[in-house]
This record gives sequence, structure tokens and C-alpha cells, in this order.
Amino acid sequence: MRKILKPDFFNHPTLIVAQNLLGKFLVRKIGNKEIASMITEVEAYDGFNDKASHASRGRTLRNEVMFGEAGRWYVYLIYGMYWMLNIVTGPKDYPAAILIRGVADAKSPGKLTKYFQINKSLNGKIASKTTGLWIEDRGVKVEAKNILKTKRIGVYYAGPYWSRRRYRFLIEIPQ
DNA sequence: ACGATGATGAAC
DNA sequence: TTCATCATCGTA
Repeated sequence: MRKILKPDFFNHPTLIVAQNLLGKFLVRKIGNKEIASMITEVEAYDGFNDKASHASRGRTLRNEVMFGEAGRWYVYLIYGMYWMLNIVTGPKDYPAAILIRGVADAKSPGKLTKYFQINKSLNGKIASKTTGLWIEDRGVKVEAKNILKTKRIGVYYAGPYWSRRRYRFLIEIPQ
């Protein structure tokens, strides 16, 4: 089974979509080569009030994709070196996105973008075959009891309430 | 524990 | 125009 996820998949509450993404496959096409790896770790950034989210300080040039329609990529540079890959969720004008933090073959957000050759050029593009980066359902079922929930990484600046929310979701993968 | 490294946004 | 900050990572 190979089903490409359409924008509608992402137009739902961010915390739900985040968990639904575990076990799905991130797929990249470069030239005639296709690479794919299962998503194993994500983080939700949800709404105007989330102090850990770029959107908490309002709409800017960088974060405006987060305010757009679900199913688009939000890609930005962090620490001058690493591209972060997010997928926009929820309705238009509601800022939310899911950071893809890990796949089976690349276990951290900066490493996976390097592995998939992802940079600013994908920012704002729709996750689809035509843009060369998309997500597929390949029939892997993830049980709710197998999803680990922890606080998000690297967001202490967001204060005790928002930094402690368990918006990070991951699954264990057999080696 | 820390430095690399540069875009971003807010202050001036 | 300047400046602190930052959804990280590899080396120590």
C-alpha cells in the first residue's frame, strides 16, 4: 500500500495529526532517485498562544507559511546551519505546524534535512509528488499505546507552562 | 560544556 | 543599523 497524503490529512487538530504522522513515510525525489524513510519522531507547535512557536509573536515574513493552508512545508534555518522541516496543519489563518524531528534513517531534525537534501527552496510548497517532497501511508499501523509523549526539545525559553507540554511524540523502532 | 554559523526580528 | 537570539549537532 502506497497512498500519498493530501492536504486534507493535515487539516485537523495539530496534536492529532502529529501522532497520525508516526509510521508514515517521508519521501524525496531528486532527479530519478527516490529516498524514503519512516517518520519516528515529531513535535507539535500549535496556535497563537504557544510560546514555543514562532507564531506566538505574530505573523512575520519567516513564519507566514504557518498561517497558511494545511499541507505545505515550513522550512527555516536554525543556528546558521541546520534546516528544520515542518508541515503546516489546521485551518487557514490558524498558525500551526509539526516539526519532523526524526525518521528511521536519520534521527534528528538537522540530520534528516541533510539526508533528504531539504532547504529553503521547499518553503511554502505543497507536500506532493510535483514538489519532490511528500508523505506516504505505506500501511504501517502505530498503536496509541506505542506512542511516547514527552516535552519538546530546546524550548526552555517558552517558560514553564509551554516548555513542559508533552507535544513531542515518538515511536521506538527495532534496530 | 561549548563553539560553529547566519538569518531573523526587535530595539535603537 | 546593530545586536541578541535561536524548534541543533559534533566534539570534548
